[in-house]
Amino acid sequence: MGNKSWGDPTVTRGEKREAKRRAVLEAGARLFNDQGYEQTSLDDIARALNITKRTIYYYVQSKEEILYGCQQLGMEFLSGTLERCYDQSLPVTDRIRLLVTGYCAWVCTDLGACAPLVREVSLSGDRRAELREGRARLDHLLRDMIGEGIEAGEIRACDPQLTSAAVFGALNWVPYWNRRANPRPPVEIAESFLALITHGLAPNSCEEFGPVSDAETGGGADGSGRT
Amino acid sequence: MGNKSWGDPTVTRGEKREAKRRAVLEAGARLFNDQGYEQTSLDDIARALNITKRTIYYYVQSKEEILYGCQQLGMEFLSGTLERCYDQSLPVTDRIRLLVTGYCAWVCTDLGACAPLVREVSLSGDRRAELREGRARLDHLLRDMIGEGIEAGEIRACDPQLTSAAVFGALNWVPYWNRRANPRPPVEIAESFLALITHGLAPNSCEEFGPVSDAETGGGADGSGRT
DNA sequence: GAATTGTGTAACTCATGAGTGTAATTACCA
DNA sequence: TGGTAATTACACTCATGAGTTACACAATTC
Repeated sequence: MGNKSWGDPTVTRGEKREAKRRAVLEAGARLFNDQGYEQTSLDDIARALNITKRTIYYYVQSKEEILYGCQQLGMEFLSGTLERCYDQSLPVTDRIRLLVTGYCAWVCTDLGACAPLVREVSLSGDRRAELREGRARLDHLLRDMIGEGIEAGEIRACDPQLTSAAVFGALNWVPYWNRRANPRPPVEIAESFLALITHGLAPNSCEEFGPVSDAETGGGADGSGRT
Repeated sequence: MGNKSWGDPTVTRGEKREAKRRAVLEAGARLFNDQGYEQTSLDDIARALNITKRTIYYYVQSKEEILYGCQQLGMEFLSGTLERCYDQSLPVTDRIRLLVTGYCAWVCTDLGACAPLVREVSLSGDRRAELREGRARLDHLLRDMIGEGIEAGEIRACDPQLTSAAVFGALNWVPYWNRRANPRPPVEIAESFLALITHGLAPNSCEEFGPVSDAETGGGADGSGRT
């Protein structure tokens, strides 16, 4: 814990305590993400912080509370960034953009990556339910935006549930491949995903996949010179 | 294990043994997916099969071997279904379609869902590397197809790596939400994802997100009353 | 029907890791 | 300087679950 502000007398006890608790959560998150929750012992976390296991119990009551704290803190932070998504005065397209960008940035965070990386089954009872609820809220936010966009004619008719699942799937999977030495910057990822979401793979704005008209029907309309 | 063919004398010992070993793997996969790998004890698996833990050790050498066997068997099966994706005579668009559909169906399988659902960190050493390699091969298959499509002008210029990551992310996330009482059929999911991949969210083929400011298109093409 | 082999069980060992009790020590604040 | 909060050392309990030892039963084979 190399935080210089701990010697600062202008910082109250409670604040310091909170900061240290948070340090525990963050160290936990990092290790959980890297090694898995069950594979991480409290001694591991203690070692990472240069303290003893016993001290950890000064800040949390159980290992599960560390994980729960991560999820909670993460969700809190996320809610903050996504507030503008609820602003009905913005066009859905912009709100979707905000959601994807914000969520992507979040999920590239230690605390945020916990959500997709640690299975909720590691949490028990009420906490699992609470977490699930938070995620469902998010999912419905996107679904609703998509539905709204469809009604407004701004979005192609599609199944909002499955579409939302696709988007969140792509985003939730990011920490599985982007936690490494030289990670792709979150904005880059978000932009790329957004391009896919908005344009699809179509080479220009007037065809779905390019010159190939219909794969299944085998219609002779396929004038592509492809092999 | 209620398999009637086990009393059949025309089935050799080795075959019976193989069938039972597979039953162990599949029961393991199901439980791993539902409860998590670390949360599943060998006694759980034994109970699910109405045998004892010791019997399991007649078919596998360790718990890890069960997980590894699942991944291996799954990968094997997947390779089979995806063979046509390597057929260079097919247009890339069709090959991508095959990949998405096949992978989606696979990931909705008990054995297949293990891949995204159980963190590879639960496997150790060589096995983890082997698994990782298999996944990388798949990833590169899609990346290459996308790159090929771009060169051929059938696909919009984009970052193949990030695009592939988005697609596999969406697919890998399916078992996280579709393992429940009434799951969405895999083909339905695949079709929906493919629509998103090919069209994006554009309401018609000529605009990226539809008329943001003005509703000049007024196109009645989308008459869905979906909410 | 005796020997062999495959299949199964009950009871055990043993390591690991979460969480605790306690007393001693150090940092902080009035 | 005394009191309180924070931290450590360390020894301990305890549950869990992986893997094993020793033994019983079935079918097959000679």
